[in-house]
Amino acid sequence: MVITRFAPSPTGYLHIGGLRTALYSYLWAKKNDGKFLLRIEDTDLKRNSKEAADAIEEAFKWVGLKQDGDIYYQSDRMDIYKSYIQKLLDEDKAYYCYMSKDELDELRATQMKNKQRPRYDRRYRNFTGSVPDVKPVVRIKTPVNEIIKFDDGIKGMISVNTDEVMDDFIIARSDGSPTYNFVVAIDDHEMGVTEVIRGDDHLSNTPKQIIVYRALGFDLPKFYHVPMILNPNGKKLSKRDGAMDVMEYKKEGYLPEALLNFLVRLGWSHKDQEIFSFKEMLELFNPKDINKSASAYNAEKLLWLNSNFIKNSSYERLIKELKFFDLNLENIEKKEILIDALRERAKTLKEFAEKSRLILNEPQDYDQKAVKKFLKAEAIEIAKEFLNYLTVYKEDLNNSNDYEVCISKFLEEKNLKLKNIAQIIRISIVGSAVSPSIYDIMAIVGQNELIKRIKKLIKFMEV
RNA sequence: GGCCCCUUCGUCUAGUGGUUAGGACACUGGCCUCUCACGCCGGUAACACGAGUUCGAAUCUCGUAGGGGUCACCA
Repeated sequence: MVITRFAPSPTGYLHIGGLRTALYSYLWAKKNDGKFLLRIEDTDLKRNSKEAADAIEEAFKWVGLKQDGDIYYQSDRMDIYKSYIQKLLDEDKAYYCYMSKDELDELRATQMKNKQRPRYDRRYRNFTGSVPDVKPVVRIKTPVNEIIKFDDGIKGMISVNTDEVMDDFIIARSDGSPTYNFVVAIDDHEMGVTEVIRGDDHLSNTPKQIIVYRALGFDLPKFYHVPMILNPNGKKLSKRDGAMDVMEYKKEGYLPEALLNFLVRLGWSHKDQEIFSFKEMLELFNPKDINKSASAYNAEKLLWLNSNFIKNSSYERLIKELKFFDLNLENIEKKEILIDALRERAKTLKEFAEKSRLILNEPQDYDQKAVKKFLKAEAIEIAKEFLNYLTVYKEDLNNSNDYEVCISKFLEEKNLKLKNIAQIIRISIVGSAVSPSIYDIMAIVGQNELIKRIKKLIKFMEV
């Protein structure tokens, strides 16, 4: 069985890079009828791990991801780590090191001064006694001058020499708490993780973890190190680059499926396909198709994807999502016309809501440029004539087509062209020269409201 | 600095020895048109560089350059 995991450290929110690796892990597990686990890595900064977990769960819920089983907290698992540390100690695969932090710093400083790579000199590796009044750390005995090789599912064969990349690294601090590279290996094994999909910033940690696996006789999982996401300038993504928190995308009016589609395609592809439903991702995703190189975040493409998903969303879905933006369309009589008109025009739900309000609410003022350009001297007469025409109009005025008929009859009677009146009507309804089709917006506001707004515009023009 | 990784249009990518190097976003010309969008048709634009191997290289090898990651009693 394929078991994957997402193992964030508790930072308070789920960022988009994390969501991408979580998504990859989730897809791969689910595609193989396996399990996707969630583990909070709080061995050291245990302070707000609960909050962080809540934030992750909230984001997961929004995008439709869910871990199998309970969330694991490393802070709850200290006994497990301690027993393994003891085991290594008993088997002479690890040892107590009494070197103090100060001594270590000093050693490092002189090594750096001599242009040497800073590393622990293994002075306690074979020491069997004890030093009074010193709380020792526990270090693992890493093999001397050995090549560690592993086949990364994305990067290919990686091999490093133990002497060049590590020393006898610390697996337990002087207060007894275990360190990251140790617990990761223990947890992944204990949790039965078979495929580790994570950011490639962990690539250089992998040999250390392999040392732990080997010392304990564990089987190695398959590793996939996915390249990171860069900002639009090709630099490391940072808070300054805008939305990092997944939930910000909700606030900005993105549909979760658009975000997921965007993220899954960042570094991964399936031929020329751009749009993926969740089901298709599940069918087509394979971590072996992930690119080796980092990819830059492209906000325009996300927007394009979002508008695409909005365009293809049902009335019900849109009505539901729009409530988050304080727009309740449920009792709007012509909501279908409104949605159809705006679906193709709004790139985000936020924009959708704003544009809706522009139509639904009577304009408080009129766009100056539009007024200057389209409301010429004769506009007031045309508006008045149309107002009269509308007031005594006998036919039904229900849908967009009815208004189109009405307008064309009016134009014919007065010997006018559409462009003579279109912008006047538009400005009267939304207050600017930009909106969906006038027939649609007339139908949406309805005859009475239309009359009211035209009157208001006439009044405005008269002063 | 040591070690490791990476390099196809501006961006996301397809491509696995023989292609006019394909698609998408963005940009742009046009059509549609009551404005703005949508949509449709078209255009600009890339194999980092240099050596090899080969009849033939974006694809294989080696260098160079550039970018990134990592070197903690952080994760």
